[in-house]
Amino acid sequence: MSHLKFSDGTSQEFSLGESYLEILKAYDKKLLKKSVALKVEGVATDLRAVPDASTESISVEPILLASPEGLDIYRHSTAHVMAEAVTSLFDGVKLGIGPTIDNGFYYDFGVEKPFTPEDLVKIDARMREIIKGNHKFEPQKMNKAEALSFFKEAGQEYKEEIIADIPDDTVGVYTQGSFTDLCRGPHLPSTGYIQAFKLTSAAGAYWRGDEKRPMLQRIYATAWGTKAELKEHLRLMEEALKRDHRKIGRALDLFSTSEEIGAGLVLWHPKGATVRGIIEDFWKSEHRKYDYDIIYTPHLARVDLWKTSGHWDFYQENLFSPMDLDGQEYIVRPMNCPFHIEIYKSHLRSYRDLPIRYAELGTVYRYERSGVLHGLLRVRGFTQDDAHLFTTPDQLEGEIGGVLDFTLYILKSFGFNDFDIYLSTRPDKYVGSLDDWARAEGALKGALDSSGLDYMIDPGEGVFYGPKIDIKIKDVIGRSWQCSTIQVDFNLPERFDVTYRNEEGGESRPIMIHRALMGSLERFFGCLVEHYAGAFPLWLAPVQAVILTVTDRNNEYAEEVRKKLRRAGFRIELDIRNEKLGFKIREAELQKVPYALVIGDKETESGTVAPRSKEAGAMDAMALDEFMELMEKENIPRGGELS
RNA sequence: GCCCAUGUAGCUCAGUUGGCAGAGCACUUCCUUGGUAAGGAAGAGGUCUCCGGUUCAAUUCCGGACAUGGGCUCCA
Repeated sequence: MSHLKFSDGTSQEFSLGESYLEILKAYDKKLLKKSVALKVEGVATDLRAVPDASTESISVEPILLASPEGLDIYRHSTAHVMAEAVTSLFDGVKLGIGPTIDNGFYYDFGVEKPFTPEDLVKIDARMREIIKGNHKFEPQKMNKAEALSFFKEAGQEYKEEIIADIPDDTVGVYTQGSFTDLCRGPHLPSTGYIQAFKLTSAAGAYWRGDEKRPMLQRIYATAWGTKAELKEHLRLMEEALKRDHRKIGRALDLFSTSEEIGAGLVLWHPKGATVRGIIEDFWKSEHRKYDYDIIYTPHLARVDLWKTSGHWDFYQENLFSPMDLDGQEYIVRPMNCPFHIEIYKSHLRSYRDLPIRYAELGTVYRYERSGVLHGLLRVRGFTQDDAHLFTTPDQLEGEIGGVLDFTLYILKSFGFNDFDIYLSTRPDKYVGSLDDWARAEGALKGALDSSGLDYMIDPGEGVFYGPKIDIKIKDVIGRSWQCSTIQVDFNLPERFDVTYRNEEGGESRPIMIHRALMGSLERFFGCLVEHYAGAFPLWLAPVQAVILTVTDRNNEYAEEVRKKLRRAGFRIELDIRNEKLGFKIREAELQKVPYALVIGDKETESGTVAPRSKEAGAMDAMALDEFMELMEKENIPRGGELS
């Protein structure tokens, strides 16, 4: 007799031909109910599979729906149901791929016509029928030749292509009802396991992500173990929608774009500009504290600069077209680096001068393809919080470490405390020697290792001139935003013949570090808006307090209060409109102003203010000085000093 | 750039099976002087994104452009 051994030490006997499903039913029905598949000797396996009865003891561990892996299997099975529904509703459907993604899954289909919203409704209904039918997912192995001819006969050319790329001799195939799909599995035992799903959208997607290949129609969907979880997920999606910086940007009058001006070019309205100004001031003062030199350089330069730098060759399609000036071609700049290099080169530099750190809020222009523009997150003109560090080889790793610390300090000041850090290594298309690449990657890795931070390696994702560290910030609702980047560059110093005089009196080549902490001010601002849902902390709020009068008898005193607060440097508005207090409060609340100061007869007589905090609601009346002290205390970045 | 959808008042959105267009909010004026999330009344406001075509007639149908949105691709 053979038996299954569970991780808690218990075991269950079974006889020849019994499937795991049947064995588990005898072992623990409740456990079976929560399981979607199981791990057999560490390998994810279908519950429908039959264990090898010639082995005496098999160690197994159920994969619970509640686990990430279990949910993944569950969603993947739902994708198969979707594929079946689509195949049964439309003629000549060619199946692409149907993977799971964060919070859901998609499936790509080659169909005659794109799906309409009505199609999605039909597909949804058919899926529910299939689930109701509780069809078994039957796993099966095919040898490759067999599989190839099977899918060829079915007219599934994309599947053929996938099979041809699989290195193994056999491939997995799953059948539910009359629908068969290529899949490594595992899957749910049957379609009836699926409790809650929703088709979310349809969009075109290139086969294998290659724009030269056919465009397939992708349906996005999500699936959850219970209806309650699905509902909660949809609620979160709506929450994210409410935080949309484009929506909030309009509602709070922060910025706009205009068709008259051109796509991807941002107009910063007074309130948005106020926040941006505060960010810039903070950025400048911190850079001075941490030994950067702040510089300014032109927005326009001769195109030769970009030919020398290599950007002309690598990014020509993303540069704005040259303009002819006095027989010379100029372009608006896509990068700031050559300018910083020219400043470096304006003197003969000694090793004693290094490291040199030049920082600039440098506005750049890049021609982004029309389909990629998105609010403030992807625009055609934006300001990088750029810096270039020129170091000796000995200083490189230490400087990278310093930049890393500085980056995290700045990000934390803005209320971001969760990060994902990636080290991106050499891409296929690159310049420079393999030796330099190895040194650069080594320096980045060394700095990361000694920082003690967790990071992941992103192979092949580096820039053409060097490897980089990317830091993605996580906002309050867990979304990731790519902002900071630190890049090592041996290439530009070479191309621009940048040198310094070394200790022996000879010439050496410095190494450059490019870095941006916030990335672009536009993107970072968009990200801040969504992070705070428009309710900026006091130090960033465009209006820190709004004074609300109860009747026009209070106007004079209110004006006095406003003046005092303004003179103390606070950003204050005064609302003396002929409206009721409730109306004014509602407005202050919707505008997300941190404090409303109510001033009625009582306050006017006693010379006080009655604050109302956006977070905590109405407070007791207090002397103006007391309120100013309270504001003063709260009016600081949240980061804390760097050592 | 590619696929799909959308474009009506400052904003959010109705509407017209082709016959000179509507609501709420905001705005202006008047009444109301009201103590912690919308007081009342009146008024003004639109070349229905733009350019062509079909038609007696186009905001509506057709074509194109532009913009926006969801994706794909891309992001130095």
